[in-house]
Amino acid sequence: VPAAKPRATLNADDIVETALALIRERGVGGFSMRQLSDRLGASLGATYRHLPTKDALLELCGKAVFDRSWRPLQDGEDPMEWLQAQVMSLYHVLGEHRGLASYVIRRPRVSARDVADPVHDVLLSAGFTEDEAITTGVVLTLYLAGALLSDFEHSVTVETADAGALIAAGVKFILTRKGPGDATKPAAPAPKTAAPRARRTTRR
Amino acid sequence: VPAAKPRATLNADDIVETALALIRERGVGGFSMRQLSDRLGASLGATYRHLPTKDALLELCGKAVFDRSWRPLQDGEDPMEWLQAQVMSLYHVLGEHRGLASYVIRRPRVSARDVADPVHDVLLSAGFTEDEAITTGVVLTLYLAGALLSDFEHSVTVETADAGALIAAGVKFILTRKGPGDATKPAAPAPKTAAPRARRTTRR
DNA sequence: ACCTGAACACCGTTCAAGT
DNA sequence: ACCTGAACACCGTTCAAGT
Repeated sequence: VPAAKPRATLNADDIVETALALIRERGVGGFSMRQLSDRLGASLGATYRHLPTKDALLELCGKAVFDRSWRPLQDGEDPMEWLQAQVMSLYHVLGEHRGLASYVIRRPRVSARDVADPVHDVLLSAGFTEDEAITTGVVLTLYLAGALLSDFEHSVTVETADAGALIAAGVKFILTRKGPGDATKPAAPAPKTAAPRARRTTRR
Repeated sequence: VPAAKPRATLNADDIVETALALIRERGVGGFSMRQLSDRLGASLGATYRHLPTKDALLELCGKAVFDRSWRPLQDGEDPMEWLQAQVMSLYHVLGEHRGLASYVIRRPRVSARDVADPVHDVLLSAGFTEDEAITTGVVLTLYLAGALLSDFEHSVTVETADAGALIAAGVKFILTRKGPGDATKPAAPAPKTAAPRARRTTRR
């Protein structure tokens, strides 16, 4: 085991954390590398020694926020309730970091597969057919992306109402394709645990 | 009638049109006021005499693209088919102007009411309850926003498949809350023409 | 009346020069 | 080995000075 570095003056994790604080205050739109360096008490060049570009830094920030929000399905947990909770958690935590959503969505650091695969499995385990699960996944993903990227939370139209409640209602709408007493198609017997991950995770 | 100006050297409409051409080529991300002025054969200062800010120009561009896409419901036209066609038209035309969607969505120049009111009326005329129409409208709007703002069209995940077909399937999914032979709730008799606009258009 | 072109205050990024 | 601080090539925006 190599000896742990004693008191690193500046490291990527600290930079990400300080960047997230600034983003919480002013959003990504009002975030600059100079301002960040000032806050870190370092020069611009020193900051750049730890990160290749601003874009890469914002991806790291997005990844950190995502990891803080994402919680895997636990044994015995209701899959659909888990899914709803995940979506709402992402909505809230990314809403607190305005402008950061675009650095999470469709960025390689948070692979679409990391999210899409578990979601797909959960939908299958809830009795959706393969096609239904695909369409529902696309709709759910783009719906959440739209809520985050259009800054729905701060929309003039919604200001008076509770934006979070409206979003949650939409999620429920998307996930409830049929009434609870649906009998037109016998649902696959839903196991207590999620179905095994049948689909390949092609990209890390 | 005031005499028409003979050959105005530079006007806002021409600027918008040239800007749209540049956006089609490089997207909003690679669009600058200097580049635009070069293309117009004018100086930077001359361009700014016709427009207050770059942001205002991009809103005008968004409005122009929206107006080119949006077609009101015609008498005798199937409302749900009209709605699907409108969504897909917006998806395609805004997809050709990468990055412009954020200057249409939630910008005062294209009022949410201009879109949300007709959509709401159409859903009511198709037999949706008030609550169903509201939720469906929100989901549809944010779904489209997500598709446009996340640049779904150029997503790595979707590259191989037909993105447009996937989007269309999602729209259908959202608009088809129940199977065609639904009988759990007697739908309001759908008139051939759209319902009269019962809701106030508060903002122009 | 309209336009030019330089200037201002910012960016992200790089890199010789210092310690 | 690490950092500084100036520089480079861009931005959006403004405005005296020209015609």
